[in-house]
Amino acid sequence: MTQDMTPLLGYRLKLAQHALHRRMDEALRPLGLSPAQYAVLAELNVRPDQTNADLADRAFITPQSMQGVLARLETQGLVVRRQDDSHGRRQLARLTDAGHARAEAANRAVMQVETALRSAIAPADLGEAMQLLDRLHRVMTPG
Amino acid sequence: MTQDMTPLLGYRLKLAQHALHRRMDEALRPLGLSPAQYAVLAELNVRPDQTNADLADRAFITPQSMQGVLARLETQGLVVRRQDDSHGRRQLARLTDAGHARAEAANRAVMQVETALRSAIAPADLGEAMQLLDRLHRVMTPG
DNA sequence: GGGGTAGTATCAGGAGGCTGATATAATATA
DNA sequence: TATATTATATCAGCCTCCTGATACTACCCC
Repeated sequence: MTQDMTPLLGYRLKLAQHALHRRMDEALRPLGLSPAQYAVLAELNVRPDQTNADLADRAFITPQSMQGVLARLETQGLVVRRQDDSHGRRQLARLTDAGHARAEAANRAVMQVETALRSAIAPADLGEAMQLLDRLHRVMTPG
Repeated sequence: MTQDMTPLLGYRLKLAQHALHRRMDEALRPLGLSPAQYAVLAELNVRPDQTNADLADRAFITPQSMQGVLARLETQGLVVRRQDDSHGRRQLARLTDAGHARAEAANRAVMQVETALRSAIAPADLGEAMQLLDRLHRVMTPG
């Protein structure tokens, strides 16, 4: 006989993140962005001129996955990629003006979700909660 | 100008769950199961004879998504669906013998991941951590 | 200089999530 | 009874992620 999974810590972590993802989806849909697309826009907004491989590393996904995300953002005119002069194969991605504007709007929407999320935690406990999540992340990360 | 996202609570939650998902993937791959497939097997192991809609509700995904997962499990011979006699449209899913065995093996693999995850938390703080995740889940869930 | 190694981009195929739309069975209601 | 609503399954199409494979570039070292 097998137990119910509700007492599992991993199950709760999954549930909480799943609900957050849904909220992010809803917040970003009016802007025509997926959570993955938003992550790339926000990253390029802070650090322009990154390669596909750079972005994949920062987002913790494979270059192949990032390829698809970046290609769609390029099609939508939010991102441009140009050859790196000092490097034949590299292509540096950066935001267009439209991409910059979209990123700013998305950031505002996402901050509202963040605020809602934090409402579950007493301000004095916020640092502790972040440390807990960091520890969970670290203990699940190899190397 | 936009801030870096590292101070965001939501970002940390995403990272921790992402790392857990990778670990689950690795733990289940030798058994030929995805996390989604495992979830269905574990659920049917505890509560047999559920409809596609039942399973979708419990997994917090759409019936359309569950449809694909269930179809693949059926193809692999781990699950069977039969008509509900007292109901023309319903189909009740349950594990085959092979499915039951696979579910038990997967449970053992997943428990090892759960143990590793808990190693990030002092035993006395486990309850508190679970309550935190529950609160995060609740505050992100509409209704 | 030439050759191996590493980094980068990209194609192909599959899994799992979503929305939208459709078909049918069961149930509620006018 | 007849109609409307609800529940269920399923088809189609899209996005994001994965693995595996391929091709080309840059760099290091002999």
